[in-house]
Amino acid sequence: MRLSEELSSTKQRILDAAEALFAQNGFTGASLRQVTSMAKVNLAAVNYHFGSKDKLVEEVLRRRLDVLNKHRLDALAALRDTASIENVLEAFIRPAMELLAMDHGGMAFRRVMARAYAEQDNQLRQFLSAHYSNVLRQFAHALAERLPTLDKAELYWRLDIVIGALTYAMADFGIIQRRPDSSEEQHLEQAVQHLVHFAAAGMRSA
Amino acid sequence: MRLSEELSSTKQRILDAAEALFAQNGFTGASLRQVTSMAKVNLAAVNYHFGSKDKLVEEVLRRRLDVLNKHRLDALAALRDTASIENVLEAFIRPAMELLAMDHGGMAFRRVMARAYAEQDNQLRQFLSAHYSNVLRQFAHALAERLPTLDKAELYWRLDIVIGALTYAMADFGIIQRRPDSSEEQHLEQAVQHLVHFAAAGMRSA
DNA sequence: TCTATGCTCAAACGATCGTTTCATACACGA
DNA sequence: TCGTGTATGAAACGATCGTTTGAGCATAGA
Repeated sequence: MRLSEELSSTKQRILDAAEALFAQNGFTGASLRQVTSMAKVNLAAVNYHFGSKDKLVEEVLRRRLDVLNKHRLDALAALRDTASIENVLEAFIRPAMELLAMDHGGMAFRRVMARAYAEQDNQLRQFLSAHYSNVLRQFAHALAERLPTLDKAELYWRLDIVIGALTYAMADFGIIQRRPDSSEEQHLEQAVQHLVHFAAAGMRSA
Repeated sequence: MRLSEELSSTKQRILDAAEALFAQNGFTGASLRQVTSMAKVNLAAVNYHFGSKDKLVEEVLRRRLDVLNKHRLDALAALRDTASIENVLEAFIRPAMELLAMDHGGMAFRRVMARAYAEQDNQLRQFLSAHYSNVLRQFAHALAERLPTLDKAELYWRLDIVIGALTYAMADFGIIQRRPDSSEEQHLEQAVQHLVHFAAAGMRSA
């Protein structure tokens, strides 16, 4: 790769198009011909730059998840010792929802995440797990510090439930439709607040 | 169809095989040749009995969802007026988890549900919505009766969060792995109790 | 200027897809 | 027993899939 074009527009355009089409049609449903057509690049460019379709899927995921995990850990690190459970949960939830609101691609990434979770494929699951376990452990620790009487196994059960609700919300599965008189940003902000509030109540529950 | 064979073993075998393969490889990932091969029927049998692959997908979903929705409404109808929020939530959650434990196909249906949610396809979403909205409305009503001070919009937000956590749990996405020393039934029972407990706390939250 | 390298291109590869066709076998009412 | 409609069979349809090939172009370093 030429240094002067490290952010090769071909690779970027492929990733953007792949993200949009994977979101719309799924990983198997979206063909490389659709992707390269939308990206206005040659069909062979995918295999040249990424090696295979599977590798392209991983790159689409990695590009967003790396940003998301960094924002989460930054938000967690910025908290004081006196921070509440709500603060910790918000550090976990808000970056995820804001990622979606960042740009048009972020919104498409919603469904890509959902697709990824639905994939039974072990290779993909392992890839996701590898990019996730570290973050999970740190948040579990932060929550455990603030819930000293809560059993560890019980804490992980509850954290799992929170992740479930967040994943569902990120994937835009919900029954709640955004009201036409409110913006997408306002809708996401509402979702964050409801999720944090609900999750904190469940976490604290005796 | 011959009356004496209303439960045609061919149709049943196709549905069972399709459920297993859709769970494993997704709707687009599983081919009709795989399905008919596993079902030990001719390739043309799918289009003959179901019309198309899309119709087969709908039938796979409908077969389980009809049972699930009936169990949910029966459980809700069996509750007394004095039933608690936990009772209502359990009437919603337990049938879903028990459906999974019923037989081997139920476990496969977990992932099929997850796939269905991940599908952006509008036709499929509308099909799911049509088979779901009625049940949702009744449970929302039962919860509203027991939370008279809670705003209606707020209630739907929270119910949506509960559905998210349940969907995630049903799809077996969770980070919590069943311990080798406990049975699958025990694991599901634990999941039900944690979900009900957590959801009730979130629902009641001020 | 020459050469090596990074990149793009059109074209084709074999494989597999969902669907259709048509012949055949079977069961049942007339 | 005959004729009719249901069901299954093998085979092929055109389309599309992910991937590979090899030629051609542009650019950077020698």
